Amino acid sequence: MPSDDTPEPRRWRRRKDERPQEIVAAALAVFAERGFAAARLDDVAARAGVSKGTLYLYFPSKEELFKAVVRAAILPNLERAERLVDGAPGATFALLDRILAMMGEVIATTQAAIIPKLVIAEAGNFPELAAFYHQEVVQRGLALLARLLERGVARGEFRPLPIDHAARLIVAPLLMCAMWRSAFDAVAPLDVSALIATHRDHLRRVLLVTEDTA
Amino acid sequence: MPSDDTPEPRRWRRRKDERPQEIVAAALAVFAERGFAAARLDDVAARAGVSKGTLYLYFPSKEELFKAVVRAAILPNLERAERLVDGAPGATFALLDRILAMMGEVIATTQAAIIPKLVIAEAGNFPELAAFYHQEVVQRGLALLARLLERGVARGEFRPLPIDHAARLIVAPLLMCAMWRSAFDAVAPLDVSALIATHRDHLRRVLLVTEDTA
DNA sequence: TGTTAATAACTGACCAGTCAGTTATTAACT
DNA sequence: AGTTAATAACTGACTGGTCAGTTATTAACA
Repeated sequence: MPSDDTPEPRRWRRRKDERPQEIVAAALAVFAERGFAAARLDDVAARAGVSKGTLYLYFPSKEELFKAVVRAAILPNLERAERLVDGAPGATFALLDRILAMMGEVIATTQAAIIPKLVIAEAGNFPELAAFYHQEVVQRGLALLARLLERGVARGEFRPLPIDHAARLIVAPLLMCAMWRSAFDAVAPLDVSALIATHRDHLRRVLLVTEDTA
Repeated sequence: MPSDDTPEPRRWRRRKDERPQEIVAAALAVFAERGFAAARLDDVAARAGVSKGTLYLYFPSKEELFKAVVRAAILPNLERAERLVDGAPGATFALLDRILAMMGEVIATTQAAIIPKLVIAEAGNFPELAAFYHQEVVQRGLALLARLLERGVARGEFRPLPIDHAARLIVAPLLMCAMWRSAFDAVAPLDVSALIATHRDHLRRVLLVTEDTA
């Protein structure tokens, strides 16, 4: 064996602050295809181009890494929806429509769609995570929809409604689409945006005071 | 210690054909609280009052046991719903109403509610199981609802509808309730039957040709 | 030279699945 | 009835592999 050549110069990472994002992205991918329990940190590390030990420089445990993944994948979308609703000009239903379309898009095209599945699947083993997700995502999302519905009712656009139930019933098909994509897309792909469009039509009938077409 | 009572001299099982059900019931309970991957067969065995080796006399693997659990928990309910629809006398919406109530009851009160969660969570690791569930439960359930909706449309009770989408939108809230119960019931219990009742009211608005109250 | 970032080899716990052996139940034959 | 032989039901210690988390070591750089 030759001793003089430089065997693998092994470039170290310069911008240390990129590492966490890279790791989180890799973890999302691995969790997405294996679930939490079956995901190997060795695989996460390999996909991030890093050794397993390095993971522990940034995240104290697999569970904390999981929480970071959830945060990174969900919160930006939620905040986007909140900005949409808060700077709200026109008709309330049009606003709801945009939110549905946005969520449908996220569910249909991004890996973030598997997050609810992961959280729900692991809720039993990690109650703390379930509580975190419930507070930071579910509550917040439902509150957003409730605000929107109340706005519609207050402006006389929507019928009086059981706000809390209605909010949940608006979310349900989105959740179902997310689940479907994680579980059955391989065996029977689902046209998410078409289904959401029908959902929108149904919601118009349910919510609006006057029912005119288009 | 009185000597006359039966001091539990370890009665062997006479009726060998009861064992599978006992094991399946125990497995359902353990899977329900740990998920598939984290469930220990030792725990399943202990809960069934049996040793781990015995499990393998009845089921060749953990995965097959899982499938048996799914079958046992889901199929009876599905068949019940099918009988309901097939011997169908009166108004179609009343029929739908009964099915919703039945499913709500099952979701609110039985352990079967965690089955969809388990299947969805493990779909990535056991594609064969996902395919099995899709075919034997999802397809069959959606077909049932589609039949019901077509009946309503044919009899002039329901508006013309995108049948397939409508069927899925009917199921979505039920699925959400099942998921919620598995994941968040400890932190924020959900009144399933009240939510389903609101869902029913919404469906009336969406489905019926004439919208009269009550 | 000392500090930081990263690694790779290692450890220890965990658990599905196995199998050699044990105990109950039944049959067969006095 | 009582004894024995055969079988069915069941057990639990063990194995082999897997993986989260740890640590001793090395490279880079100021």
